[in-house]
Amino acid sequence: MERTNVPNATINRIPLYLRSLQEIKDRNRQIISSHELAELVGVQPAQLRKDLSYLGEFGTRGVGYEVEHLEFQLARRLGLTREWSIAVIGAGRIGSALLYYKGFKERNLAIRAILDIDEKKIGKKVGSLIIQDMRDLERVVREENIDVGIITTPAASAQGVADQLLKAGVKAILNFAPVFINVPEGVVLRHVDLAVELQILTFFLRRHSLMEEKMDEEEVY
Amino acid sequence: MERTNVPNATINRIPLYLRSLQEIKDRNRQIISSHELAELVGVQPAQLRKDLSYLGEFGTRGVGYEVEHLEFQLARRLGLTREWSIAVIGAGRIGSALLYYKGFKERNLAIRAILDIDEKKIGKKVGSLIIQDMRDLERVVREENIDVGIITTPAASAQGVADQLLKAGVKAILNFAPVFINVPEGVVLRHVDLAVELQILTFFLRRHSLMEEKMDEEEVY
DNA sequence: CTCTGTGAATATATTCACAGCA
DNA sequence: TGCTGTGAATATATTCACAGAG
Repeated sequence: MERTNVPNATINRIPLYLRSLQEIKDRNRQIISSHELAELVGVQPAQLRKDLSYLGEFGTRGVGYEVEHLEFQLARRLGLTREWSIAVIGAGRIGSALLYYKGFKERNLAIRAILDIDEKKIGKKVGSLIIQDMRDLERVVREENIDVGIITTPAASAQGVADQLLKAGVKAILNFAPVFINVPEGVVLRHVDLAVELQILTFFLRRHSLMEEKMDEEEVY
Repeated sequence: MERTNVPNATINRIPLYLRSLQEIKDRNRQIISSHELAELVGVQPAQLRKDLSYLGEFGTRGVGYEVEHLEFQLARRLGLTREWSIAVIGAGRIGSALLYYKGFKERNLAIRAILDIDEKKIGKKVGSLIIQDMRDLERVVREENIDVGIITTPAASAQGVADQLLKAGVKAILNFAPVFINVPEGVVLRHVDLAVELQILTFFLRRHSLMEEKMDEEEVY
């Protein structure tokens, strides 16, 4: 029943389903149909049902899905029924903002440490954490049982930081630095680049304004 | 030559190609092969060549791509040869962090305004901008010619803010609030959820640790 | 010869449409 | 009857493999 070949596209959507389910649960809703949940997430109902079918059978035909049950199942599949310890590398504005981000704690994602190389930052407090010296990374990873490293350094330092994280025993990396980093086979790695998202937006904006110009021209004839 | 049917997957990667090209240009590199650029971006060479082929013919057979020329062409296709004006809605930690983010200015993405509804924040300075009252949104959008709105409010406010942005004349929205928002046909919309990325990571982490447990069991027999 | 550009082949992902169960 | 679960059909995306330009 725990299938192994879950498509990538499905994995990317499970957190979205979970997010909506949590919201629905907070409104004391008991049962929800694929149609309604899909609407909240912004996908097609068939898409949602197929995605869920890769994980198991959670619904009741003719009825729908029990909100709390489905929520638990998805959380379990995402590994959120245990807590994960996270270290943020880079105590800049984005790194600091992540410390305060509520969406993490709610999902058993606990930021346990923040580190930097800048002497001026080391020792200062961010939220409830003290910024630690990057030279102490191995000790921090060991003591805090760090599972995941989040890199929020400048691009030039990112690959080096990733190497240090892996050497210290971290098994997964979320990279916010605007550069591609290489890791050995088996390490879990994802990239987030805030400027990239905006550029995809401007691609479509440009296309729109070109189309409008085109239409204006045609009106002349 | 300016083809219209660029696949979505390709559009998502163009900013990554551009990012690497800018880095390469800064190192005074003149020519680069598809193989080398692909390596920097983390894709297959054939993927890169096919992606570029949807936009035009930029290389020289037997030689490679002229870095500066390709960079300009990709920037143009992403609409980055003109400046875009951006307003950030929500002067929380993430909204503020975005104001200081260098990756935007470098790419002609200019944050021109930041707004909030919180009386305590309005009037305060963030970087070089003064936090404005959300009630003045229409005026701000008009005066600053805002093209893009970035939503960094709590989930509960996001849909309302999106509606106000569109009413004020904004044509594209980047939503950081952890909720799906609905917009009419033709509006450009993208979602970024920081917690979602971490959850995809923990999905794979869990899978890894399950596999290791499995292997341990097998060793017993 | 080298490296791009691209049809053709393959692999993934989405949507349809309906069988099957409550 | 109503809604899930899922094969089959369709649409997208990636990779292969080679023709073609310098």
